[in-house]
Amino acid sequence: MSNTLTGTPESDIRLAAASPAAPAPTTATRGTASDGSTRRARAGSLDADMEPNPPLAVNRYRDHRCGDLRSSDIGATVRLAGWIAAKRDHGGLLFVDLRDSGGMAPAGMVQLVAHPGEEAFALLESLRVESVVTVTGTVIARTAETVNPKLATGEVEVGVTSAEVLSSAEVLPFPVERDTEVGEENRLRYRYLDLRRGPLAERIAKRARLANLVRSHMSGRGFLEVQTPILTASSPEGARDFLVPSSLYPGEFYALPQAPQQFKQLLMVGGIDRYFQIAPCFRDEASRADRSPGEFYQIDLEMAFATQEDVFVEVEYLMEAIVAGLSDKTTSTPFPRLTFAEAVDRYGTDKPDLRFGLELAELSGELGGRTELPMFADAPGAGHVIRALRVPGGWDRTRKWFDGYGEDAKKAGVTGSWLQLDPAGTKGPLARRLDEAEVASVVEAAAAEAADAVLVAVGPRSKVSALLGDYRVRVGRELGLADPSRLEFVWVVDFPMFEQDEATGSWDFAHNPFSMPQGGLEALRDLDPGDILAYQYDLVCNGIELSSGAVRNHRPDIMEAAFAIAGYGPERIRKSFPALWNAFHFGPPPHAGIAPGFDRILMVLEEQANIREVIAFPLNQSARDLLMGAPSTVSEAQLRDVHLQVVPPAT
RNA sequence: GGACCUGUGGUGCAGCUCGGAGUGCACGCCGGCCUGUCAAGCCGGAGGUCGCGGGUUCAAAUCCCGUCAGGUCCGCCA
Repeated sequence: MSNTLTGTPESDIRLAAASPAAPAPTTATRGTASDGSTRRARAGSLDADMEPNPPLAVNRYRDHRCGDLRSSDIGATVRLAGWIAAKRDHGGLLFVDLRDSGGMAPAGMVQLVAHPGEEAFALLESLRVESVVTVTGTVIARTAETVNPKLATGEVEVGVTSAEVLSSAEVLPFPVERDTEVGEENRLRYRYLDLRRGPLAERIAKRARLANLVRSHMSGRGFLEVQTPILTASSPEGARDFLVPSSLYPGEFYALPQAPQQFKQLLMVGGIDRYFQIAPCFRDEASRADRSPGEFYQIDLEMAFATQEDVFVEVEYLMEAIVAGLSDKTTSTPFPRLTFAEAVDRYGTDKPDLRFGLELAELSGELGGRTELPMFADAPGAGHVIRALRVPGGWDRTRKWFDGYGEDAKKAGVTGSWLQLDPAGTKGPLARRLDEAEVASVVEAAAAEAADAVLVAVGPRSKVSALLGDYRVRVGRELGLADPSRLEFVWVVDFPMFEQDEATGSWDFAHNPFSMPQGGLEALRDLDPGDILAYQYDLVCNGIELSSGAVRNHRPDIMEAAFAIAGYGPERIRKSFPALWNAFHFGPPPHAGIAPGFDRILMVLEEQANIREVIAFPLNQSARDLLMGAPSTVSEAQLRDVHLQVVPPAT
């Protein structure tokens, strides 16, 4: 493609629109969306805003982008600016790869060529890679043998006539242009270099597209984007708050919000019909690979006069639009639903990966109390269950693998055993200790086939299920059972409202104390707390929990009853959540909402196991910022300003 | 708060079980040669407190204890 603005290098800054002949190559392919649904969002309507080839400011640095040069430009004098990606010095001939878009487009590269005796030669030869230059030269055709098909600009090169150093680079702490693995500590410490490398920059660009798509979609669905405070009041529930000392009020603190939960409910009371926000959330809690320490983002949304069904429909539209706009994978709506109890029973977890089957089997009926084997015979009396997992083709797994399972079982507090359907005859500890009919019943219950293995676990239901659920995922991954082209979303519904403390027997909220109990006041009055379900739901995709939400409890009387079961008097609610408590006395509408994790969605789209890979400047696992050096000590004067004194922990 | 894994020239790794001279690989860096490369090639060179501290031993990168840093998990995440 040709840029017609070949004006003088010193020409005034003009905005050259990207050539229409170059359609956005990275524009996401859109889903078919052919079901004719009138309520369907216009998912990709923002794609035009995501033009990856923005207008070029023509100025003294450049009049073309490196990656734009084509054979149609042959003969043109061009000025380019960028980083020296690589040098190939032949002594009598110097090649330089010039790259002008820090990794954003791998195609943004062109080859420069210089010869001894030319003014630019010595300068370019002396520079290290990743130095920044602006060069002027002529676009030259490459001979047929020297065309590089790997580069979009591979049919041409630029014969440099003059070069100027804009900034020089010292020897880098790690290679930018090579795809060498680099330790994450170095990547975080020199995040700007990591961004230049490409893969990370592409994920950050995808993050921008996701944010744009979400804003466009949600606004189109009538959701009002409302920003809520970052400096707010500490709330007694949940994780540890980040505190911000007040200089104006000695001894008083702001807190960073763990989520805009109370604000969004107050917006409902305020008559905002539908709210959303890509909301920053701050929690001073330990991190995990999929959990950023300190701060993360949620697509926070709430709807007035809404039921669980209404929330599901909206989120399904949103997810459909995201998948269609930003992923090559496919999904299906409506998303299937599992109750919490079903999910744990069938998959051993409340976040099942539905890309493959391999459901857990129940053996309690077949074996409980029926065999001589004490581990089974005593199970019913101890209130234990016997469950099993089929391991396809598992007969020849190593003794070490099965022993590992036995050890994991022991760690989990359950008894683990196994059976191998060796073609030459059944083996494994259970084969030796059960009679033929019992083995047959295990095989049948587990739906095992020839050459399979069966893992069996005996113990408390929750522990047995968790162990086998863990092995289900592990086996599924080892055998590649999951369809890599699918995003299998599932709603997990009907979470229990309360859970019992094993030690004390007292009840507490299992999840969100603001969730509406199913059955309302009557349920709270008549049912055993352990049997009360909440209108509380999770959205799970490929085994990853993306989102948690609820129909909110907007009735002070039901709230009081619920808190009473958890052992709290009305005073507790009033003191802990004064704004919400008061507001709910002035006509709150029924409302419901959810908050899909923004970073988590990106992790799924980008198939990243670590959340730091989708964040430009993340804290490390220990919540340290290796680039900026946070957290850091501050001066005595700063501490005096906010009326604080540091008391080091006793050691 | 706890468990486990990792730490070896600038980068990525091997060496550690079974102690014996800082041994090796790939890249980078410095110098030289080189006119068609595509992460150029060839020759030469520099670069190390084997994270740190202690212990065992005639001898420790290697074994033991402690500690620091990074990662994964449990607890935690209404």
